[in-house]
Amino acid sequence: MSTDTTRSAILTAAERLYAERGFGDVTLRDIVAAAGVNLAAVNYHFGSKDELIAELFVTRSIATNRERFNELKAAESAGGGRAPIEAVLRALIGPTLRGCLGQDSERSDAARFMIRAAIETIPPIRKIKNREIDHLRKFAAAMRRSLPGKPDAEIYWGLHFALAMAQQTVRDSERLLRLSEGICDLDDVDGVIDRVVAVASLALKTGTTGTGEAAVSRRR
Amino acid sequence: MSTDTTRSAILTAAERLYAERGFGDVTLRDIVAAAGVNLAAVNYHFGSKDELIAELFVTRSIATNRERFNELKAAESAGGGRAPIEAVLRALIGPTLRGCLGQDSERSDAARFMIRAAIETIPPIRKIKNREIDHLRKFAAAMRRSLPGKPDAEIYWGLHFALAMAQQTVRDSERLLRLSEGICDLDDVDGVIDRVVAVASLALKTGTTGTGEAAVSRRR
DNA sequence: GATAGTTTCATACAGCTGTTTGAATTGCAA
DNA sequence: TTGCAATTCAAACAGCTGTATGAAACTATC
Repeated sequence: MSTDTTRSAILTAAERLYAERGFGDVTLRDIVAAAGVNLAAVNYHFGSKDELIAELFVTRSIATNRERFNELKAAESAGGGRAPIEAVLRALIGPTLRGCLGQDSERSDAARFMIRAAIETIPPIRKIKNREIDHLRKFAAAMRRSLPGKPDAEIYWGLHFALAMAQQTVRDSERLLRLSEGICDLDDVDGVIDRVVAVASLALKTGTTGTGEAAVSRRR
Repeated sequence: MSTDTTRSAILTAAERLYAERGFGDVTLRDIVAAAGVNLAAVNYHFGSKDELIAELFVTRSIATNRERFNELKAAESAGGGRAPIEAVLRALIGPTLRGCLGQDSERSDAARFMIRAAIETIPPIRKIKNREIDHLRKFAAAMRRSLPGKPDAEIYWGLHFALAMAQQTVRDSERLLRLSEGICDLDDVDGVIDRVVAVASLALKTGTTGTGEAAVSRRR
């Protein structure tokens, strides 16, 4: 059916271009040129540019969340309902990092698109973003199971920092590469994931409530 | 002198609008309306929109770097040329976090503008960004002095993660607030700085070379 | 107070944006 | 084949964008 090839050609091209150049720099004419279809096809199949972006975002959002969630449940059921904190964090950041830093170009486009969407907040996406909060809450709950007794604030900060390190690694990998003159190996995806998980879990296991050396050094 | 008030009115309004809504959503007409000046004034005083953005970015970039550098040198000279790693990290992330999370609206606009500029890479800014690498290299050198014997890769990863946590905290403070339902206190700027410094320095002091529990748990 | 230089202003311009239109083409059932 | 719906297409649309223009208003010097 030719409908579907046009539709999916638009989706694929749009995702790739948005991933590469961001939302601001890509026009509908760029997309249809890359997809090899007529300009009017976008409005015919999606209604508007915003609805195209929204469909892209919703689809990928659901896929990423499912991937994360499957990893989490696998880890938890392997441990009898409670996974080590490292496994929970790995389920949270693994899918995105594997997608962005890995070699598979389709996965890479998808992951980079999501990173863009997470940063450059544009109207069609802003509305959908609320769901992500609920999704992250499930991970906070899993982390609470991994670290019983840990104050909630610590859990949230740990989750926040883990996502921060993973996202920044994807977004600004070029700066890290140039700064380190290639010493930091970003092609070793599992190594990068290990690093982020290690730092985040270390922070979560240790108390970081501002009574540590950092706060002390601040107070002279 | 009326020249300067128009010029600076444009700069102030532009910085605020860019900080609030990002580069994609703000037009010259928005800026001149907010500044209360004529449309043609932008091209008269700055030559073009891109040059306005570039001036904004260069000015703030120099100011931020100087602020960071002064803090670093103060800490190092207090310790006889070698500062504790916590102080180095604090000098790196303190200025931005204080600017963004603090109450001073002018500083806040400046800091948020810089965060936007760091993310939404647009042509006029991309060219200037190379200087930042050199600036960060100075901090890497200071970190090396703080932690003699630490492998360079660890230094760069630590620097990268510290910036990641600070920037994400600014960029997505709303998500963290909603996720934690207000439990995480972002108004306590020094507390936030302490947290980031604590996690980053903890990671740097401990070995995170992928031989830790995270990597082990991955390998089952 | 006339003059020269600077700054402001309303207005126009060309280019690009997302969207619409109506005709042409295609695919498929009767 | 005929008829009908779905899809594609070239062309045009109105709106907004950054920029340019030339006249008007201002400022300061003589």
